[in-house]
Amino acid sequence: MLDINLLRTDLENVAARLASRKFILDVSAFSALENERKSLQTRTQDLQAKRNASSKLIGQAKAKGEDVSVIMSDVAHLGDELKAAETALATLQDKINDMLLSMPNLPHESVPVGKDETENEEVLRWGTPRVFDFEIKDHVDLGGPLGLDFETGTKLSGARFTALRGGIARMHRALAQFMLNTHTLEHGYEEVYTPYLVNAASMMGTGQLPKFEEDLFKVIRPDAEPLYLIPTAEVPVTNFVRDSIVKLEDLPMKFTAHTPCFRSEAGAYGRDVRGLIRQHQFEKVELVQIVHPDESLSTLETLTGHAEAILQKLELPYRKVKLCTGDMGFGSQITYDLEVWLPAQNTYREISSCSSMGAFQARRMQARFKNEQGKNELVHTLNGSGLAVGRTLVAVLENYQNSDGSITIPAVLRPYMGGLEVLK
RNA sequence: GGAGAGGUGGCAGAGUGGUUGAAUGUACCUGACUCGAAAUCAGGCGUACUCGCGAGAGUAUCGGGGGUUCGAAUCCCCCUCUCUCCUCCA
Repeated sequence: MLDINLLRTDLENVAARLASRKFILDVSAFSALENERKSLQTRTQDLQAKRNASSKLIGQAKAKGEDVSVIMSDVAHLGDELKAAETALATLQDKINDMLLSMPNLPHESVPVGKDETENEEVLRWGTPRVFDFEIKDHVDLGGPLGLDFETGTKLSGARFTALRGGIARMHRALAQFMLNTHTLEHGYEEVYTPYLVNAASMMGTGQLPKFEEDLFKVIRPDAEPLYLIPTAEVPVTNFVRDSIVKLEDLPMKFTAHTPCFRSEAGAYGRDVRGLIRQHQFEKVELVQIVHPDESLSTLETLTGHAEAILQKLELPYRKVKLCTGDMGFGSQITYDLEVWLPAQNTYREISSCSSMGAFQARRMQARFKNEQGKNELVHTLNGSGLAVGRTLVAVLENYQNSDGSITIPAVLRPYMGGLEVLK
């Protein structure tokens, strides 16, 4: 969430910057609440001060064995007034807090202003899309004979669920292992294993709640607080540092995790209904870094590079896109999307999204570090997919297909598949 | 699942209703002493927020929430986490 002090001191400017990402901040409503809060808080604190002083006097008088009935009656009427003021103040502060929690992050000044994905900025293209001398198939047609089983997935769970069998299941696993090994062994990330069900506080910390509950799968329990299935490992991994103060020398913290991700995809009806592109459940290898505020911009470049390395090793053509203000995610300050070439769609499709969240999540999580002056300061958080495993599988199938419907296994993947060279 | 014990400042650890934001130790910072250091002595040392140009003043905070009271770290209720024992289990 945003720094409330920034809103207090520079409200108009904040509103203007939020407008660039299609969030309309009700400036007058916010100022009205703030003004009300100010006077109410002052009054409440005055009453509390009065009560504390009187209570102290009572204590002193009692110690000396004096009569306290006069002071007692003096302070008695204060009680109701104080209670009312405290309740009103708490309600008001909740209101302001709710408003704050539903505001997206401010885009960094380097982010291009734009309304939607058509105004994103292409940063680079890597690799050359392969030219096929036969009629190509998409991953659904290619995958079917190899064990990509949509019917069974649907039978077990419903639309947007998929089962994998045989060689393709193995390749799916190989991809995840390859990614994880690359990030831990070559890029210096610590591998973490996390719960896949998290509480509301964690979802609040990374920004999925309170605003996007409909995108989540929620597990209701009769005698306990509900839990939520993680939509990305970003949630549990980033929350490692929630409510904690880490040491300066422990920064940066670099975590990678391979987890399933669960998304209800509310509001995506009719989009990408065919194939593996948009599922309720998919696997992803995630990169998360907790860094010193001075390092977040440069870290975004290196972290994105770590995700790119996977595509490069797999020799999959891709492009890197800097999202414009109108297309960025809720908590992001700057986002690069990596889009892989899908020959059957004749286009680049998102396979990774790497973002710097600045202090946005850290403030929600109260994740801090002791800075050089020994003061507690909010950390900065970053995350990126490195990569979405299902979509990588799609890309491999389509880009490595042969005329007979078999798939040449990318060289870097073969050690993970017992040396196998072709999937058929 | 059952029984018990316990969560206090960076750490350790007092404190069971009244000048307690919290003894003491330790760590840390500043100063004195010293050529310098150690030791010693003196002072300081959490966080968030409010008001104020400022000096400063005030409020909240002893796992979290609620309650009793003029007053709660201390009493009551709920939750949560940790530890020990039993049970169960992969």
